[in-house]
Amino acid sequence: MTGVSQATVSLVLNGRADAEVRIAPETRERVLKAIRSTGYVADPIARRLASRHNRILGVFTYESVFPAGLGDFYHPFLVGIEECAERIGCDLLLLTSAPVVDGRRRIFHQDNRLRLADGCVLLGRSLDPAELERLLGEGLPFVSVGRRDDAGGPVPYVGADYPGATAAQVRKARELGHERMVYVGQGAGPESHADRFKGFAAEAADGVHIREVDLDVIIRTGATCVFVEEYADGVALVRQAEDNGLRVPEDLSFVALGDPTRPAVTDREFTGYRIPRREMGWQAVELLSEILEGRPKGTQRLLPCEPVPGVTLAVARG
Amino acid sequence: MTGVSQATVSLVLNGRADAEVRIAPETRERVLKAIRSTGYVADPIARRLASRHNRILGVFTYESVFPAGLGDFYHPFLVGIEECAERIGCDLLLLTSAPVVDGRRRIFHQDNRLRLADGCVLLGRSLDPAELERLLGEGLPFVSVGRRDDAGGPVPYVGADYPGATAAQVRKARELGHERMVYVGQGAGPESHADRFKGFAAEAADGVHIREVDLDVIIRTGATCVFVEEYADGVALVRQAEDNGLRVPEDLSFVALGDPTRPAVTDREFTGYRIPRREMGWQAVELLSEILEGRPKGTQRLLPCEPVPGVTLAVARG
DNA sequence: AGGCTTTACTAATACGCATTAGGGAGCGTT
DNA sequence: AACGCTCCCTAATGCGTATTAGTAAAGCCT
Repeated sequence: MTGVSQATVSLVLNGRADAEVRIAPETRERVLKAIRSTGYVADPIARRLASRHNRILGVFTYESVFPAGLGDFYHPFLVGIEECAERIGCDLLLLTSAPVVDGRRRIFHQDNRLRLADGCVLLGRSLDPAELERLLGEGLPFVSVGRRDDAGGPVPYVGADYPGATAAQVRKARELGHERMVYVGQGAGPESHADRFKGFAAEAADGVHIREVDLDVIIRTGATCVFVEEYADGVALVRQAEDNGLRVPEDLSFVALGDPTRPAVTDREFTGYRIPRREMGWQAVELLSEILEGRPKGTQRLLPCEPVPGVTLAVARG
Repeated sequence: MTGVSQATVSLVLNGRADAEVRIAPETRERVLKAIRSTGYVADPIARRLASRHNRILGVFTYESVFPAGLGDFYHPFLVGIEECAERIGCDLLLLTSAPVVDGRRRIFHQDNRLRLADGCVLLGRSLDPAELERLLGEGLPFVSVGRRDDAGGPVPYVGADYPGATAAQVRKARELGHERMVYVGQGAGPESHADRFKGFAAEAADGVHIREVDLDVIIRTGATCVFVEEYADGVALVRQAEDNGLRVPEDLSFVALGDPTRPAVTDREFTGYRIPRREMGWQAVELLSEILEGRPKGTQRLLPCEPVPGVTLAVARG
């Protein structure tokens, strides 16, 4: 149309006006006009093949992205991810095609399309260390939402400061006179669980750790304050306690360590803290973007959790 | 590693064993072993560049995909979309980078990446006819979630049968003795609004159409049953009515034509119908997939809405 | 006029795969 | 021995872009 070469169009299209390359303003205008009139858009595939990046960020979740049974626990993360992606002009590729093997999705499989994206964001309670290690090994840029242990090297992440937030709750309970405290939950396995327990153990040296969600066991410890790893477990325990004639929080206090990951029906707001999910999603994308541009300001970030006063923690009974 | 050519690897990788091409079983095994041991995966970008499809479906929404203010109206659509995509082994590309111009996102812009996907699903209350026309013109495979008017040609869609569902509600009201009925809402603009009104007008020939959400105007018509286009408007009107001493539904009945698109706080379930959002999302992807394979079974589908009995429609007052 | 520099562009190539025409090797047949 | 045929496999090419070496043209200087 304009009598110039494909190379020239490419140069104009990408606004290359470096010292190395120059295009006469008149030519540039002519090409731009043709581009505008035809609505020509460079093929993103070919562009990526040639230049190694395409402003697409992969989003890999170990569960469904749009969860049904998870009570939308992941939703706020995705809101943050989308907002930041939109802000920096990136599209999101949801890796929904990853097949489920042994009850969990696999990043690496026969036909994975991870490499289609410039980098990717990983979401899920627990990420397979072997897959993380391979990601690191292949040098594929990625950021985990949620802290992860090293996997043959430091894993870039944006996590929540569970230890700090949990410890703060323990301190608060102690200030209210609680002396005997119980941690109910795994306290291990996924980093988010381990971190909660770490915070608890650090602040409540004599605290008790119970793995089963069992009111009798809890009561037998003589504890006056219960820290539940899972919100939903707290809801169940409170119901049990009240069925047994205990008043909450007068007789027994409860602290929920984070937001519900399973749907939990209750009209009572638990004392505890809120995970900055949206912010985590946002910053994960931001960090990924920095990594892609080669100058990340620290590849591991912990964000503070916002305390929730709630109504399930009171002065310890005399 | 195996001493064979790149072409052979490609053939083995893609399981090409047609009559045209043959690979000795022994060679095939050798290559497969190398593939397995290295975890080699074909570059999806190059693959797409060469073969013209990559099992990626674009998802374009005129609003944010993960909505904040929309009360999650779109969420169920996305659940369906994701489920079907996962089922057929496709990844989803969320076109979040589309810039907002004049208050709405634009499909076509400087750097759009639509063509990266094999096809795409369009979501939003109203799609720009000009953009639809261009999509049709460029022959880019797509499916709209929600019925759309022709735009220089028939638009492939999976929509909700608003006319049928609305007409059914009108009939139900008439059976309960209602004679004077009012439709509150635009009744025009987006197809979903026009279709609701179409169903209303078809069944209630003498029905009144009011555009403002104004209780006084409604009462002045002498109507005993109000059909609200927007759930949230219904909620507001019911509150007003009760503040004015009217009982709902004894004195005034309400029917909500579909689910809330704006957040609406009420403990009362409105009589009306439910939009099969998840199913629409699912079938949109299914239809898109059929189109891509070249044998769609009809490119325009209307799905029935499920009636909701609710508590806001009663026998007309004597 | 000849040589040097700057300007403005193009030819050629790489990116990693899928595709296909075609070729070499081995074997049977005449 | 010459020919034909079947099997396997490879060389070559194209996909649409970004990049870079290189070149023609024009201008400048001596």
